[in-house]
Amino acid sequence: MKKFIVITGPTATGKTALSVSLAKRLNSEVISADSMQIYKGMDIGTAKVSPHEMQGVRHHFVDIIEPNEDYSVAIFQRDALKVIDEINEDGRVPIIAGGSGLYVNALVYQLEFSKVQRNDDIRQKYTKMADDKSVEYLYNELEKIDPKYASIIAKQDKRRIIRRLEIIESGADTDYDFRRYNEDYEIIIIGLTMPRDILYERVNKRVDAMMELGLLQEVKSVYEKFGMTTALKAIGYKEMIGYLDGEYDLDEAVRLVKRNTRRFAKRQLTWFKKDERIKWFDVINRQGTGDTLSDMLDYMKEKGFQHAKINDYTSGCFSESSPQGEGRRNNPLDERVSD
RNA sequence: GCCUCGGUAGCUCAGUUGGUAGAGCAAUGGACUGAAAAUCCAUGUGUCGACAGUUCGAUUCUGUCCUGAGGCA
Repeated sequence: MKKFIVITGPTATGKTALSVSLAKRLNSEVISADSMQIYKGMDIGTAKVSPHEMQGVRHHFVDIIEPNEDYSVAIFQRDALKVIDEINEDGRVPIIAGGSGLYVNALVYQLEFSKVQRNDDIRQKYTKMADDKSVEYLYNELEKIDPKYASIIAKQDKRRIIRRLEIIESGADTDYDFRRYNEDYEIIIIGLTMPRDILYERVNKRVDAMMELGLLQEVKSVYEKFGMTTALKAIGYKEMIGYLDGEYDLDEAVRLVKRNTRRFAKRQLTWFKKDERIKWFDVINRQGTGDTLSDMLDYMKEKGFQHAKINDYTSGCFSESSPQGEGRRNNPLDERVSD
């Protein structure tokens, strides 16, 4: 049966490092499920996996488009499933790594996106209508033609109201599919987490580190090259742009980046919390004596994932024949903080 | 040692002529089907420094103590 492994969780919990270690062990590849790391030139602010961090492991869906190009979760879903299948055909198990809830869910759930592509003319029309009149006005319009859908979204949810009107205007089928698990694949989902206060502290420190690495300069050059784009609404970018536009000083911009990243991490937690398939690993308060990687390998074994392709190049590490608990080592990558 | 002003939510503070309290920021819970790091919805979380007194009732008045800042010796 086709299969894949997912490593997800909130930002700054070490998904990147862990996914690379696991990929090396399984002699496999990483499929990034991150809606922002797809953009070229947005490296610092997205905590993008660097070529050095990749350690020779092939990464898909990183640096695939320019910040002014359109992309969507539906495209990601289509393409990522294709890559998963290709790696599976090799007899290997791909590793999905990322914290974009909808992107991850597009793979682990049977999300059937409508066939209607984005249509900027329609979006602009309704956006203008919302600005001229009100979001509530748009909502009322939607309610008249699609009361069922209107009842399940909020009156102020501009994004979804416009999307729905877009679908309706395109004349597509508006049946709302029930969500169900993706059962075409055998899936293991690993969630990385840690106590909230430590997570927030890490987020704050990471933003400071990004500033030292030149986040402002990065934002500036992307902004100057492309102007305001969807990509630049990412956390770390929109706040710096506010500073560049003179809305507030740099300290305030940094404060906002930290706050918004914290809120984002909380939203990610909310997003993943309800999926009962996720096996959570607290990367700070380790339950067992082993490191996260060996515990994950144990868990995979428990779930019946074969380890035929494991690269056992690190002496003393996990192998098929060693009893549990033996041969564990401290993996320095566990301490790394990036996605 | 004396004097003055403070001690109320995680932080900065407001307030109650005595009926157990509210703003900003921060935070918390949730939604999510082709922009998703987006877009939304909901929520005050509190021994009012401690102890005693007056009172039907004290965070509020009185006393003592603890504690912070400043001033005078």
